[in-house]
Amino acid sequence: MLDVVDLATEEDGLRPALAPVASVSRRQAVLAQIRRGIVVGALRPGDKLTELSLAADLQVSRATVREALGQLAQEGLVVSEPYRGLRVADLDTAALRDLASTRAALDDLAAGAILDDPTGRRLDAVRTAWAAFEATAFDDDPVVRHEGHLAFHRAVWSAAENVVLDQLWPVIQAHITIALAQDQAARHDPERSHRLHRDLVDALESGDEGRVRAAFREHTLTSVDELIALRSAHGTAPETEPAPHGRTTA
Amino acid sequence: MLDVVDLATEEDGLRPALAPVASVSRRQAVLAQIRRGIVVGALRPGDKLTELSLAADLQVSRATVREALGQLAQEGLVVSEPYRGLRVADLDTAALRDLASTRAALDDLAAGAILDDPTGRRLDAVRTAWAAFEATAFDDDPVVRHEGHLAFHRAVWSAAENVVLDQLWPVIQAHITIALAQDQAARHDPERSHRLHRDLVDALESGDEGRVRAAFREHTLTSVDELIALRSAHGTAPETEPAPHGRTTA
DNA sequence: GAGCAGTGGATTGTCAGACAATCGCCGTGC
DNA sequence: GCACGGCGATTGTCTGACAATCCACTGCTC
Repeated sequence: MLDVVDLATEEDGLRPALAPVASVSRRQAVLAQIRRGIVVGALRPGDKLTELSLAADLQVSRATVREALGQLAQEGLVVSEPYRGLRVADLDTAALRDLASTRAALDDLAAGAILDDPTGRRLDAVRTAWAAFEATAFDDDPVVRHEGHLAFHRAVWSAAENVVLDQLWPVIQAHITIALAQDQAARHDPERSHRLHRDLVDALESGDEGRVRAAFREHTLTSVDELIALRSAHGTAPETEPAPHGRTTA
Repeated sequence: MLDVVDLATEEDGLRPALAPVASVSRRQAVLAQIRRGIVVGALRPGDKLTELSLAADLQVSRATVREALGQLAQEGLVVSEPYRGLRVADLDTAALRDLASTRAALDDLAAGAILDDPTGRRLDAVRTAWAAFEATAFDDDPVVRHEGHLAFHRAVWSAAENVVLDQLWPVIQAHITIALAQDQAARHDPERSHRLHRDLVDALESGDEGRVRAAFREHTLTSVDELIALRSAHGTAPETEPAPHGRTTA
């Protein structure tokens, strides 16, 4: 199911000055592996994940796997049906639209905060993020591109210096991951992705609030519209919510 | 530290027709106890939570406590400093403002979705939630009032029928809980709370989008402003972020 | 007296193995 | 044909143990 390679990969968004060394904890390595499996398509929406087999595949104890799965369930990357098992989450068309509108609202908030900053520090953070994005945008590894993409959007939220926004990010990230993974094979156009995101940065640089708002809104909404179109053409569109999104949470 | 009473309390937002029976899982009971401890002030921001002592107090195994704490950390109700321990989260003034602006953005989104519904089903859900709120608004137990309050706002988001919004709620709920718990003793004015929330429902009933937007925005922003004023007068305002909000997450 | 390595206690991180609880399924008997 | 009870699979929880890490303290050196 999952390859047991490099269980020590790092997925930190930062760029340490000297040594990335290794993953701090085993749990994070498990998280990275499962996420990677979803991104590369080894784990498809609806696939069942059992603690025991994952523990065997990844060579860690069941407790560790269990903690990782709990975290992923809370993010929404997997859904847990109590006593029945966990499955990789799926998003129907309505959920994709929900994701888009929610992202739009929060991107607006973040962009507004970035423009509101008189010191320019927040805009600087965006510039740094953009540089990082450019470094990965044309990488051969789709996982690297995906993580670079997510890191950019996360950095934009982080640049807003809104602690609540930071805390909401993992949930949004999980949903973006699922949405993109489904059609990951179909649409990998690095040039286009690069241009789309540069538009965002350019808009922020211009300082024109209307333009920024429009740019983010279009970025999010059009990409989701394309995803919906793609999958309905592709014929693999779940029309209704496949699982009622049962949460372990409460 | 925590009383070991009624470990089987239920915190479900619904009103089952016949039998609430008992908490489904031990973990949820632990979650409820810790949350309750924070709401009633037995656990104050900055208090250290150790797995071992919690396990002893609550008479469950360390593994169960650990899972609950992990979930609370992801919600942001407690912050985890790796290998050092967990503490009840604290919010400085800036974080309170962040919470307000983020809530405002998402409340806007939810309200818009509710108004957009031609069938009236979503508005009906709000009416139901309002009825439930009224049933708890004047309860003697501050925990019941708190949970009723949260349940109402959650129900408004839920009424929007946006699955992403639903998934974001736990994080927001945790932050609201911390914000309110700090001054829970100072401001319990059920009449006022009842009036403030009825204004929201009335605005939604009117169907006037501008009015709804204004009502929600004012509801959130003014209550946070009051909290900030209260605590700065109270003299217990953490001016800067006390802990850098370290996440276990990734 | 100040700086610094060494040491130990406290706490989390991870492991292994076990048992109970719950679910879906399937065969049995009527 | 269908209620019913057992059965396998999987999660939920427990126990006890050990490793890893951080912090504070100690004692040594200069």
